Parts: sequence; structure tokens; C-alpha cells
Amino acid sequence: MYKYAGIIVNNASIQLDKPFTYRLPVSMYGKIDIGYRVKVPFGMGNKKIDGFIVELYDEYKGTGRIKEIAEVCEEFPLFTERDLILIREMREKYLCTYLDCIKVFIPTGVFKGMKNKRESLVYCGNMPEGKFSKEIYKNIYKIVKNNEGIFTKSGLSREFNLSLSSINTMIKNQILLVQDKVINRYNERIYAQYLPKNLNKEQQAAVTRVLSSKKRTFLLHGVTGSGKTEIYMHLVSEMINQDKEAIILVPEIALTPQMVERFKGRFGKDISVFHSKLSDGERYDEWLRIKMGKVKVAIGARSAVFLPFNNLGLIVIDEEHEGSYKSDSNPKYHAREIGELKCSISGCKLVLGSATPSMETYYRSRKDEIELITLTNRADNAELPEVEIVDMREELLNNNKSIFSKKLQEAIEDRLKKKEQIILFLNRRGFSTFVSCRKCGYVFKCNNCDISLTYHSEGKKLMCHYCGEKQAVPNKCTKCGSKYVKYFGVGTEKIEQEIKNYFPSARTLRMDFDTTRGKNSYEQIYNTFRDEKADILIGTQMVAKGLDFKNVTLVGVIAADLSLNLPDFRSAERTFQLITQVSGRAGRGEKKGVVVVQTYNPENFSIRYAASNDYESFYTEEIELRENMEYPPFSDILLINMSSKNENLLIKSIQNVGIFLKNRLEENDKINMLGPCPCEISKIKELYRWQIIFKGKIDKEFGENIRKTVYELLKDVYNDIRVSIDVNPNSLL
DNA sequence: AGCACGCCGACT
DNA sequence: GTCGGCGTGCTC
Repeated sequence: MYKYAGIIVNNASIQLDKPFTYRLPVSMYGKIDIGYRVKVPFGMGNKKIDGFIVELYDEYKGTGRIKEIAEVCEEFPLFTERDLILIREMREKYLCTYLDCIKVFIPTGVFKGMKNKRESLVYCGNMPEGKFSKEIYKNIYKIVKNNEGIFTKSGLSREFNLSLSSINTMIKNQILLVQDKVINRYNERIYAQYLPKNLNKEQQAAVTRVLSSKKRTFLLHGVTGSGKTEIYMHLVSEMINQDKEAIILVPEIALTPQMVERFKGRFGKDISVFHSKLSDGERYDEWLRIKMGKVKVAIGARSAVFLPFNNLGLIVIDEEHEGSYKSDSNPKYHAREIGELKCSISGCKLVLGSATPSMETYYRSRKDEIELITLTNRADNAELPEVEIVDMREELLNNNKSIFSKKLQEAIEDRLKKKEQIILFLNRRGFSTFVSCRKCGYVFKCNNCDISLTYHSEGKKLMCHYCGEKQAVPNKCTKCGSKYVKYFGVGTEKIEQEIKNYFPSARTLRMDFDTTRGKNSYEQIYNTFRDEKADILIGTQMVAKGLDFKNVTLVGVIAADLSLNLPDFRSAERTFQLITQVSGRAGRGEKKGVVVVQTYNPENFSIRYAASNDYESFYTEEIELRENMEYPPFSDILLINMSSKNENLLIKSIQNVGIFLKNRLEENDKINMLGPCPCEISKIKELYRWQIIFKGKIDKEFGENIRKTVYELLKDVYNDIRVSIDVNPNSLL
């Protein structure tokens, strides 16, 4: 019989990141287990705080004084022993605390004392006799009889226009009864059915391979439009047949309405949808529904990978190359890595899908750690679009100073005439992306960040895209006072204006961060374009993902180089992915699509191979670069980022850390240290930013060492300096 | 992270 | 002689 428990207390301090031993009161013997939440007295004041049970033992051999657990919070554990394995792994891998890792398994509602929502529903009681035989009471009774247990008192009075006081009188005399019932906060809408489609041979083969192979992880590499969603759905159906459960991860649930609609339409009440707009209560209810085994399938963004299924058979990660699968707050996990860990712990399967797999994943499929399944055809035999690269330097030589090449202009005109639709992609919002003085060259910068300001024509303000600060439009240079302030660089707002100049009759829609801020604005834009009430959709990344419009036959990439020139080792990969993804929006119906890619680097390999839809060649060239430079997948990167409002203190502190770690690294020739140096973006929201990068084989021992050293060295300046440690970060900016 | 303890200066 | 400033160190 367990008499003692190791408990992680709910306190975010790293110094408390270890189990504390508590005694179980006799009344709790045999009643609690790993994963239970309890209240424990903690500290000198014995304040009651939350704790989570991570260990259980029969006797206590230590010497310190021991306190007793005060109470158990829920009658069920919040995480399982299997989850605990994952919690331990995550803590070591991502260099964070137990508590960070525990919290991802638990909906926030639990900590706010969230309970099941109950409502008092009205039922019929004794027959209305005596003074209740009056018509108004009989009428109420009849209505309740027809709607027993459906409405609350106020609901009845509202829906049927009944007198609330009459209802109350009837309740008092037990003509009507009231009973508490747990209700689900989640609104159970019925969705248009989405029936299974017949799979083509390739799709069928993919399903069979996933189900029959002994391997656990699969990469479904299929061209855009190859029908990966339908494969996922067949796999999920098969799981349900086997009485197993499935999780579908999508990059950003708000941007994949089609995928969500299809899954809802197919799996109806068996599916749970997690999106960021759910309230704490709704989230808690859905979480509980899954825990109680009432739901078979969940679809959601990266955190859905932690949902408490009991008999998980399948995890699908769609568009696995997407950056949003990496968390940027602690634990800084990657959903793909969690998926794999989960699969090895519980024996389920992991299917990664992408038209443009990440270098890491494809590399591993080449080494046969992952089973590669390739889909070469579009599902309903639609042809891949034809892609043309336009050299914008030549446009300039031919005296075309517009942002549209001649080719693109002609193509737009042609589609407008044919009443076909167009998507124009530019990975930058706003009107002009920087404002500069022509006399002295001064570039207008944000006061709080090391970022040049973007001019927004809506609102006529200069805006910082990092902190959101707005400045009035300047009429003279802040530095030299000259009046020659000019606007440079093109954003989506400018494209929209230029389209209006060139094609005044065209109906345009803009889809970017600025136009999708409202609650349903994304859906509105999406529906308007789908219903063909607009001709041209202009947008940022948002238009590159998942959109499936049959009438789009032209996609224009306004400036393919933008993502290429970022000082980040993933910029070529990102460029290839973006161009491929956005090109895939063209020609999804019966008509063939055309893509025009405008660039100043037409010979760049990522642009060239994206245009020829040649993933293999892109991979071959890029992987060689990665190997030469020792970047992932040939190494790990550990990023220590420190920031502070106090620049001097920051530099002093990080240099101190740097010297210490450099000395410690001398005996290790497998790891390189870069820095300390200022980050590429050296200031954000008044915080100066510096970083140290480690490149090499980062094992758990080395990671733990770094973590301890950094926190130890910084403990005196902890209030003034923020530290972030990120293993394999998304970017190094 | 909190919170109590403790050791100094300004005040009734 | 007391109130309260925040530096220090511990939390099963």
C-alpha cells in the first residue's frame, strides 16, 4: 500500500522543479494514483497549493520533515502513467520544468475550478388537479409534457411565452419537477454530410500500406491536390472500426475550414473540434468527453496532440512541414516529435502528410526510419498547373516599372474576361514596407523595436508589425529635416490599389492579418470568393494553405524572393514550400491552372525547382548545403536567447554566460558555439535581444548542463533579464 | 515564485 | 523602544 507520494507543486519557479514528498492520510490509501491533482500545504505559511502526483512509494527513507496531503481535487487522474513518461521525456528534451510539461495535458479550466455545467431542467410531476385544473396551468403542463427535460424555467417562459410565476407556483406544488442535469457546453450542430469518396489506386494503396506495415511513422508525400484528406478519413474510419481513436492535427485550424467541415461532415458526433475560439468551459467539456471515451476523433492545432484518448490508434499531422507545429512557449515542443514519442509509448501510428516535406522528415524517410509513401497524381486526375518564372530585372530593362510583369498583366486580363478567378500572393501586409528619406537615407524605425515601419493606407499610419505601435505619417525626415520622404516596398494593400488602377472593373478581396482580425471575417472573405462574388483574391501566407477553389486558374506570386533573403538557414526551404503551396491553389477544377512567379533571382534553385514541381531535386541540393554547413538534420541547434530593457546589464550577463559555457565546451569538439551576439532583430517591444547558438549533437546530458548553468549564472539578475532556451527553434531571428 | 525571517534607519 | 524597508534563503 502506497503511503507516500512525490508531488510536483504548481509553482512556476525552476528551483521548485523537483518532486516533493508528502504523506498520504490514511483516508486516501488506495484512492489516489499517478496524475491526480491534490492540494498540499507548502512553504512556511503552509499555504494550500495545487500539486500533481508523479511518484508513489511504500516508505520514506529521507530525513526531512514531511507534511500530509490535504485533499484530492478530482476523483480521476488528470494524466496517465504513459503521459508521465512523455512528461519526463519532454522535460529533458526541451529543457523546461515538470510543471510546464504537465500543464499541456490539462485544460486551463481545471485550474479555475471549472466544473461540469449543470442546468435545472423542468419535468412533469403530479397531474394538474384541483386549483391547478385551470386552463393556464393545464396548458403549461401540456407544453412541458411535450418537452420534458429540455428547457429550464426561463427557457420555457422565453420559448413559449409562459408566465414564469405560474411555472414557479406549479413547481412549488410539485405539479412540475426540477432536476439538475449535466449539460455539454459544446453546441451540437448538424453538419452537411460529407460522404466517403472512392479512392483511386494510389490512395487505396497508401491506406493499405499504413494499416499493414510494421513501421510506426509514415510520410505521405503527395503533390498538392492528391487527395490526402480522403486518405486520412479512410484511415480514421478504419480506426473507428477497430474501436480505436484518432487525432488529426492541422497547422492552424482557423485557416483550414474545408478540412474541418469535411471531417465534421463525415464523422458527425464522433468528432471533437479544437480551435482557439473555444471558451475555457467548452474546451474543458470536450476534453472530458474525450477522457470519458465518448468521442473517437479529434481535430485541432498542435496542442491537440496531448488530448486524453485512452486507446489511440492514429495521429495524423497534415502539412507536417508547417512552422506552427513548433511551440514558442514552454515546453517548446514540436508536435511531430511528440507524435512520435506518443506512438512509441502507446504503439499507435503516425502519418505525416505534405506536398513539401520538411528536410528533417524527408531525410529520415531516406534513411528508412520513416516509411515513405508517394502520391504522384492529383486525385480526380486534374493536371498540375503550369508554372512560369518571370525575371523582374528584365521587366525593368523593358521599361515596365509596374509591380506586375507584362505576362501577369496579360494573364489577369485574360482570366477576368473568361470569368475565371485569380489568386495573387505576396508575403507582406500593409502598403509600403519601409519609409525612407531620399536625402540622408534615414529609414523610419519603431521606437520600441529594431524594425522598420510599414505604411498602412487603411488608417494612414506607419505601423510596427512587431509591437503594433502606430506613428503619424511624417512629412519631413526626423533626422535631417528634408521633405523628401519616400515610400518603398510593396505590401498587399498596394497590390489591391494597383489592381484597381489597372483593372477598375475587377472585384478584389484582400486576405491578410489586417482584414481577418474580426470574428468571422476569414470565413466571410472565404465564402465571398468561393461563391465567385469576387474575381481576385490578394493575400499573404493565408492564401497559400488549403484553399480549394475550382474556378481559380491563375495564381500570381508577386515577389518570390521575399522569404529567400532572410538570414535563416531555413529560408530556401520556406521559399520552396511557399511557392509550391500557393501554386497548388491553381487548376484544381477541370480547367488547367497557370502560375506566374515573379522574381529577381530566377536562377535560384528553390524557385526553379518549385516552378518545375521537382521536390526531389530541391531536396538533393538543399540537403547537401545542410550537410556542408552542419545544419539540421545533420545537427541540433540549441538557442539561448536573453532579453532585457537594460542593454548594458544584458550584454554583461550574456557575455558572462558565454565565457563560462565556452570554457566548459573546450573538451567537447562535437559542438560549436556561436556568439554571444545581438539577434538579427536586436530589439522588440523595448527589450534588447542577444543570443548564443550551439550547433552539433545535443544530447540530454549536454542540454541539462546548459540549462543548469544558465539559470545558475543568471539567478542574481533574474528580475531584469529574460532567458529562453529553445532546442531546434523555428528561426534564428 | 512567494513568504517569513532578520537586521538596519526614522519615528512616536 | 517600535514600525517597516527589502536583502536572503527555503520550500517535502
